[in-house]
Amino acid sequence: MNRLPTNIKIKVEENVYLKDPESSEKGKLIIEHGIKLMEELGLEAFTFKKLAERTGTTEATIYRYFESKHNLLVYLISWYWSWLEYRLVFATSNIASPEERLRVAIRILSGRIENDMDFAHIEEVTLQKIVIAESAKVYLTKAVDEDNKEGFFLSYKRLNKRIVDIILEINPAYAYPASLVSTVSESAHYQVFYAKHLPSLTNIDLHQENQLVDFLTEMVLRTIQK
Amino acid sequence: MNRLPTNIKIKVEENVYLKDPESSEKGKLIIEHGIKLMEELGLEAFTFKKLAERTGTTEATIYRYFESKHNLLVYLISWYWSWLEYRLVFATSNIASPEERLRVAIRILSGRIENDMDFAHIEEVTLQKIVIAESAKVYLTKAVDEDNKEGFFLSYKRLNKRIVDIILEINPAYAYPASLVSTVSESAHYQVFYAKHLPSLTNIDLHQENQLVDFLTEMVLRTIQK
DNA sequence: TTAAAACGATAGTAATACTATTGTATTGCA
DNA sequence: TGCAATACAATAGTATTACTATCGTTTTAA
Repeated sequence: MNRLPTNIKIKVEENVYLKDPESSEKGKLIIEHGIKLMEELGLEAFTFKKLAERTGTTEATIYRYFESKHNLLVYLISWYWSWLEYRLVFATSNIASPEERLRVAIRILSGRIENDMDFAHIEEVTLQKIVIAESAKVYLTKAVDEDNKEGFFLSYKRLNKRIVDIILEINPAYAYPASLVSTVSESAHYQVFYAKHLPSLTNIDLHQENQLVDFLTEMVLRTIQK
Repeated sequence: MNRLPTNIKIKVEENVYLKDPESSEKGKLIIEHGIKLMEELGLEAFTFKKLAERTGTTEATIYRYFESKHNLLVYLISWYWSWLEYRLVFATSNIASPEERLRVAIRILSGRIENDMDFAHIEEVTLQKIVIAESAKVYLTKAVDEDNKEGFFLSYKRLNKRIVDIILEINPAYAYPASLVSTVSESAHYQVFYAKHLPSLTNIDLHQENQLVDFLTEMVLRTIQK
């Protein structure tokens, strides 16, 4: 991965945090190690206490940034979606053909880190693993509706909408673009999870580079064809 | 729903429970109220203590049936998949056309309770809500691999395989049948969840009866077409 | 330089997810 | 009918979690 100027900042909804972790060194440490530790332990075993130890700080400090471990997860997942959106805009900006843009979008959704940039304290590859294993837990909660009102899912919705618009360019009559896009992005996650842990539920072999992208691309293009 | 003879018993993998809840009245009570309470509270707020109160028993007793709340969830989800498999076999037994059988399968996966039977102490409609909101949590765990070795996901795999076989009857050359089927069954859940809680991520309106089935059926048939 | 903000250190709480023990009730079966 | 096995209720206890609260010290920014 190439480094890109740190003057680009991925924004996350303000309601998600109490204090912007990007605004201080401690905050960045919390994000950096938060990602690593959450990936190691899984959301359930991950605690602020353990993260405090790891970052050489205390629970109290972390609670000054995030109201709860759930909100830290929301932050990380939102960051990821915003990052994908950024990359999508970047990667499709000069492409005229909507079909080609759709192909790029699916590659990005599938977690292919194409080319570009990364951000100093965020290990995108590790973050991707968190997204695969934990992102569903962000909304599969009794608090979804409140969280939604707070705008916790805006970045996911924005990304979804962008891809929906590409589909509608190709076939304005297609009735289920949003459902198709959300199906693809969710599928992109658990197909990888299945490939690792429950391989009989998938035909994807992670050692063969393009299968996931091919599967999803074919599915989408055939589905939306007139 | 019509009642069907109670002499049909949906079997769940033995490793999932310590003592078969179907083998006693207390056990059946635990399942019955377990479903209701878990749906009410959500998995996170659901505890064996609360369930014990509800069933007029104690935590200790519930722990004699299930090692953990996670395993109770696994039990319920497994029961559901077995139930779907049973209904699938039943509903497709006399249909010659594989395409027609596939259509039936997708309807069943989409949670359409078609016709038939129910089981005395199990409220299938409530169980379905649990499946929609909680089933992903069954495998999105650091313990997946162990749980998988114990056979916790066999019923899901069996159901998946049956539908994969139908697809291969229609198009033996299609490369990703298992991925497609798992995509459909997962999608069937969260499209419903989205429709209720995050409607901008879907085009499904739950008030319009056939949309989900139509969306999924069209996607599958187009994807596997030669 | 000085006040505000951030942080560290520590304490505390209610709840959770269990394990363990013991005495009583219920049941199967000889 | 009687007795042993099993099931269950009642109770106690533990380590951990997910916080909240307080207070003194350090860091930072005007």
